[in-house]
Amino acid sequence: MKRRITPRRSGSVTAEPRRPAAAIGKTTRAEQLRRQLADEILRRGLPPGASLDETEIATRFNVSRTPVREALRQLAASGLVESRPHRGAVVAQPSFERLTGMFEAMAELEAMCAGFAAERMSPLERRDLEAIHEELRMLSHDGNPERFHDVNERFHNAIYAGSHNDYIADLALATRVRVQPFRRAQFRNLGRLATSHAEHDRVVVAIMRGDRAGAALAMRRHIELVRNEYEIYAVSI
Amino acid sequence: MKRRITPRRSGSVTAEPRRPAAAIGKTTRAEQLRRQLADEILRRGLPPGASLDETEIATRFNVSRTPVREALRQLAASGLVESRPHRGAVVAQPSFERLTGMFEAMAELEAMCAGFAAERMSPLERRDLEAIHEELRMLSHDGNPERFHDVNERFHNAIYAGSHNDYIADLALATRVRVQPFRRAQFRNLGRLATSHAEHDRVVVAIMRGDRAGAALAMRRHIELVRNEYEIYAVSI
DNA sequence: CGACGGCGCATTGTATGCAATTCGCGCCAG
DNA sequence: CTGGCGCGAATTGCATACAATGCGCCGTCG
Repeated sequence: MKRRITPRRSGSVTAEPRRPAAAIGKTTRAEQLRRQLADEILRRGLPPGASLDETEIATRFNVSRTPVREALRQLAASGLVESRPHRGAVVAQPSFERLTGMFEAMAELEAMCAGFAAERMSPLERRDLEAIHEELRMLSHDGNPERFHDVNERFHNAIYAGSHNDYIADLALATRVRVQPFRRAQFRNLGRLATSHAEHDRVVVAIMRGDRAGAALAMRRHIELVRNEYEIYAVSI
Repeated sequence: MKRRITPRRSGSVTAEPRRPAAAIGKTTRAEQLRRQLADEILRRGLPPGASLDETEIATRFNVSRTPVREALRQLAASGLVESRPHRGAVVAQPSFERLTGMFEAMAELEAMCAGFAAERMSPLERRDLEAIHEELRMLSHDGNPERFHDVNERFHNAIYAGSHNDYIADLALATRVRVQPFRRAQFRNLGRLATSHAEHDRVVVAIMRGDRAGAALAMRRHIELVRNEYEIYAVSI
């Protein structure tokens, strides 16, 4: 298979000086590829099980196989991709049991963060959390699922940060990312938006009270409800 | 710097046919390197902060830079190594705050595993756990720190497995590995061995009773005591 | 005497060619 | 007709050459 269209190396007096826009990627090609591929996986442009041919990807992005390989290896290490020696890489497709385990882990990790946040959040952080929560309340009325989803992520991220434990926050975020391809778009209907907000409310109230156990419990229940939604989805595949 | 001593590629009628012993590594070179480097880091042959020069490592292991780079990237993804673009890689040297966070996370993750194990372990798994526990009891009397350390790892691994949640088990194990370079050899004195066994005993009793909260609590306390030992060590650096 | 800028060196990032392994496919034997 | 075996094509793994970036050193200027 031909490797590329424009020979970019020597000469190359094309309109494309060397890199299309030097400002686009301020890091290495491998890093850009990693982000791009991760993004496509999370947006389900690359569904679970899709094969990731090194040469094909290299051609598609107009780079050599080397940075593609690095990107794939890093994605494999982060769990979004599964790779077996000499047999190529595919978008990760965990078994049902493992996916269930990941949701359970997410529930526990988020509960852990919420519990720590209840004890450790600064007054400023608490105000910020309440602000995000209020924003979600309004969005749940307006019924803008797209924006709700974004602000919902900010809500959970604020709680991760409030745990004042970056390592646990990293674990929680990584787990959230890994299950992302398997969560269906949940915020289609206003009902789910309102329900989600009500669940959040219990979490926020507990955090504001400094009630560690209550915050953890409320968050665990919230995530477990999310998981239930997922199971319906999984069955309907 | 010269890349290698024997040009291995063409000709190479040396005593070393191609790979020293084909049976040694049944996987790729990058994977072998990853294991070898991880092992050296965990055994503190490569202490935190040590720089990992690609060319130097390639020369040392008599391979090209390509698999070295892959190994380093994977180690970076697993957290044992920190790497910045164009600036090389070093053995990870987390800040004191982050290390504290990692210990806290380990306590919570192990407690989580112990709690699930109390509810989910099969009768066979329980018997195996008790057997390991008994082995540790004898070793704590004999006072063989080396073997005690190995069996201690088997003890904790048995509890990870007993959680019946591979994902959480992976997180717990990964965290344990990442703090490994910062734990001092704790089992020098018999006192610590006996204390550790006593703490384990509470965990085992709770698990046998199916007491989830009790098992989690006992394990959390056990790990926190380990952490205290660490803090003394950290200060004494 | 100190600070700033340019230049050379060392090191990492990328491209490309070759080697090795895997898997499909056809062929032959039972 | 079926099952096993060997061969070839395709794909990944590794080596090497080249490019680009960051860093330190030195000289010059304020």
